[in-house]
Amino acid sequence: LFLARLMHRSVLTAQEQSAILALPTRAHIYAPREDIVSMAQTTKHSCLVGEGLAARFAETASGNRQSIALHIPGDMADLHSVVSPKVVTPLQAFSRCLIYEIPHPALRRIATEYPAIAYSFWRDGIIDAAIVAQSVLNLGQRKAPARIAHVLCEIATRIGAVRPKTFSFDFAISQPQLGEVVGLHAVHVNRTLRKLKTEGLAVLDGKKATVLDWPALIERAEFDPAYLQMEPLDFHKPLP
Amino acid sequence: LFLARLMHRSVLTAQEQSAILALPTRAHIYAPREDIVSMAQTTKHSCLVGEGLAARFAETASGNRQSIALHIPGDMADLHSVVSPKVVTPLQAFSRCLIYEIPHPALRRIATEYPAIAYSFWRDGIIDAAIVAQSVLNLGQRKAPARIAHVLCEIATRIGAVRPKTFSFDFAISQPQLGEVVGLHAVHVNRTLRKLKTEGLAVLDGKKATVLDWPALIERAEFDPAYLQMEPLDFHKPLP
DNA sequence: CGGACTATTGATTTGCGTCAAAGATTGTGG
DNA sequence: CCACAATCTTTGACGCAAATCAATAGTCCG
Repeated sequence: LFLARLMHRSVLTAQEQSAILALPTRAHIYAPREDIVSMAQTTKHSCLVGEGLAARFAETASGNRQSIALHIPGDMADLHSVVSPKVVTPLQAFSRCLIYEIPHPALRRIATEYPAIAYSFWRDGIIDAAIVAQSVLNLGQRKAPARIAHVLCEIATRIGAVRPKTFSFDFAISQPQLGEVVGLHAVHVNRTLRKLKTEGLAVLDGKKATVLDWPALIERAEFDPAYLQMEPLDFHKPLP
Repeated sequence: LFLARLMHRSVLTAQEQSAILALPTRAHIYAPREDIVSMAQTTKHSCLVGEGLAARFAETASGNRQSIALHIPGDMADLHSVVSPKVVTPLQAFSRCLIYEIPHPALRRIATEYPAIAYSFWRDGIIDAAIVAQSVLNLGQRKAPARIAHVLCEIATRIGAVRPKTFSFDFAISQPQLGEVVGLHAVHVNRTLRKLKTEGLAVLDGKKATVLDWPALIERAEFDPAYLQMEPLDFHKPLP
């Protein structure tokens, strides 16, 4: 699973691939709303999402929560903890989650041994950061309907569920949780979802999302998938 | 300059330090509002900010701009381009900027040769990403006064200008530009700055910021510098 | 079956956007 | 070195998007 994600983003040789497949893992199940990684601790492993929906969080002193990043199956939610083990954004399960823990020493070992793996880890973090950067744009400049539409477009694209016009995909998120993602209150999320439905764009039922008109939805969201950087980069070729 | 920034975040040996100091650089001056790195191109070098204030940007299809990250002298504004050369967020000069360009092949060479340098580059990008993550929280959950106060606190801390109560630091930013940073319109930025001034917290004159009451300002901003991760990490020690 | 969380809807308030217009600054070219 | 253009700062009036308060069903889980 992790290998597939990495190879979406970087080119790896057979030897490097088997080094990754040989990584030790420990499976864990988390209930909805349960913390996977808590604040203020120092981690010794990274978390690969196997099933479910997880999110990285931040909160203000007054207790308002904000989701920083959503993580779908295949995401290495905190690969960054290898080089930044002090937790500054906790990780929580949105729905029931299957998590594979991979110890830092093993990750450090293969990154030191194979430079291309080190680069692929680095690149993975950079692309995740580019996704977070887009949500700065989303929160800073878009109004509620476009904001929610953009999240739907991004998840649909990352999951690989996109079809020409109509399709569904797993998106187990409640309206209050979606509010934490888009920086809106639950009540307003509800009204905005109604609007998207009556406009014939998309529907969300708490378990899955249904896109009714993909071209219209991406237009409403002003969605351009370039920032997801879907083409793998090859670190074996020397640069000019 | 770059070395100092890296060593704020990671521990490097004398040999690694001299490898970084030996990197070739090319200096360049950019005028305010000039693009340093433009959209849709593929870069062959990274940009170290020598003097001035630079910002990474994103914009919506309708042309609204949003600053993703502010870069102060000493920042390697796009070290990430080494592993992600396709530009998805252009870099622009806010004030007159002195930029040192460092070619990617040279950076790749020392990262491949010295694993600790590769880790320090990776960590640098992760910490920059943590700063962006905080601005997601800032935009999503805070109102105008706290939002602007938080930006002031962050820059003061990153520059290292903090004093017990009152102090000034270079912050050459106009009100419309600050609006792009905090996701507010210039008119509202103006009113909010007035409010911060009458509350005796801080003043901004377009060239520099003056903090009038640091403890009160960090309280207003709910600022906690933990996410800046000011303690260097040592990648030479093996993990247990 | 009970408790907690979620979805939905209405009424009201408020923060921020928007429009407009007058000075103040800054930079540039003649 | 001055004059003009462009940008920035500041202020007022008004409108809208979203927060907030409140209350009722509905739904899931144990």
